[in-house]
Amino acid sequence: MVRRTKADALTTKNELLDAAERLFSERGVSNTSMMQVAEAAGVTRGAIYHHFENKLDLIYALMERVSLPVDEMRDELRAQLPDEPLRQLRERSLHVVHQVQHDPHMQALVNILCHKCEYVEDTLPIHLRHLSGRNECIEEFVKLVELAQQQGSVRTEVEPRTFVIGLFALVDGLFYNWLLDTDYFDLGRAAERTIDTYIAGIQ
Amino acid sequence: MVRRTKADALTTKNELLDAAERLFSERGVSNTSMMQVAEAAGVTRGAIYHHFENKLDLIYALMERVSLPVDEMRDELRAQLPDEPLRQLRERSLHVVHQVQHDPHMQALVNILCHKCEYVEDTLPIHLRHLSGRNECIEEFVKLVELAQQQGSVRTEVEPRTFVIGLFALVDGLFYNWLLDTDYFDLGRAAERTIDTYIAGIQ
DNA sequence: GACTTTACATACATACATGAATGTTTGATT
DNA sequence: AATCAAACATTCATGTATGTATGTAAAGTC
Repeated sequence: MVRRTKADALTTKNELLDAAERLFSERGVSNTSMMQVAEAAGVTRGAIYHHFENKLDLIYALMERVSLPVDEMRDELRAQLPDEPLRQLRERSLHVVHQVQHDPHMQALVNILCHKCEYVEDTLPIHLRHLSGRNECIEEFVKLVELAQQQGSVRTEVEPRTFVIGLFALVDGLFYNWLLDTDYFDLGRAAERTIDTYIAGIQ
Repeated sequence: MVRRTKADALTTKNELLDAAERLFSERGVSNTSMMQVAEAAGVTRGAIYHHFENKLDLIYALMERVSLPVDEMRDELRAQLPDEPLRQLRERSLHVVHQVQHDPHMQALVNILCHKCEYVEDTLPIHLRHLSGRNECIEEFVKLVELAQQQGSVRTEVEPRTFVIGLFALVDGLFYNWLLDTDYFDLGRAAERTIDTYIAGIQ
């Protein structure tokens, strides 16, 4: 194919990202070759290596694509409920759940990171990013729980950090199990009930 | 190498399993070749293909190896606490956690299934087994919660199935996150606190 | 002691996947 | 109008994985 305009190139890049997202999510990262991605996007491998350095860079770009809207929504909710820490915890958790359930890009990415990508040395940069994002959010949630403790709505013997780790585990575990078989239970409903149950346990 | 006795052959087979378990857990399944497994066990690829059909069969054998002791302990606890359903739930959950934390084989296997193995069509038999084991256990736990409800120790508006799905998600999520970085928190301690918190939420 | 089978080792055929190198066509620039 | 560089396509060299077929020497079996 011939040279296209800048806008066309961006389209090609996005089609490559879409194809990669779909194939990775359907057939696994290491089980999908660059050629299959190229074919699915209607181009050759040359196009991929023009836009991305290698497979890792491609995954990285997939993460970039969804992290932006997620960050926006986080900031919004953070500003919206500054003086109701437990409710902010609940709403922010449920909002991520809602996104995973209803936004195809988000769902595919979580699926890839969770079930379609081996956590090995090659993918270290990917997972370091995953971890640092998690830890950062955990620290923030810990402060919310501490605030709730000061307000008297959480028992003092509760360790905020341990509680938050459990909340993250609960949400991640719901994703993990739901993505294994999305028909087995309703994610949104289960998340609402179980998160409320968990939070009720410290009040 | 020359022909060995039957006992030697069994030793070879176990060394192959150990090598596979270690390499898969360290470097990922699809990133580890049969030759690397053979080398680590001090034999050639021929030895592997003599004992196992292919890589999948090898993983399957790894699962067999740990599932036996796990099943035994499950039966034991089930018989031990028949009339304290919530405590049985708690003890059985914590016991699996304890095993993952302290039994190297169990830990390696959960790590492999959780982070070192892509959930794709090729590995379907593996994951079907994973799922059926999970679902079976969930059904059993649901009955325990229903029993607890009849005993009056659980609020009637709680849906047993949803509650159990949350409990599983919590435990799986703890495994998932702990295995990402075993230094970030103490698994046993976190499991005890968070499971108790979650159970407290329905009482 | 002859025969069969086991437990591997060796060798080979096939199939991909990767990355780089190079070629080609046309937008964009001046 | 000429030139440059972007946006790909094409080709090739190389490495690596898999499965199978075949070889072989000792263990079992009688």
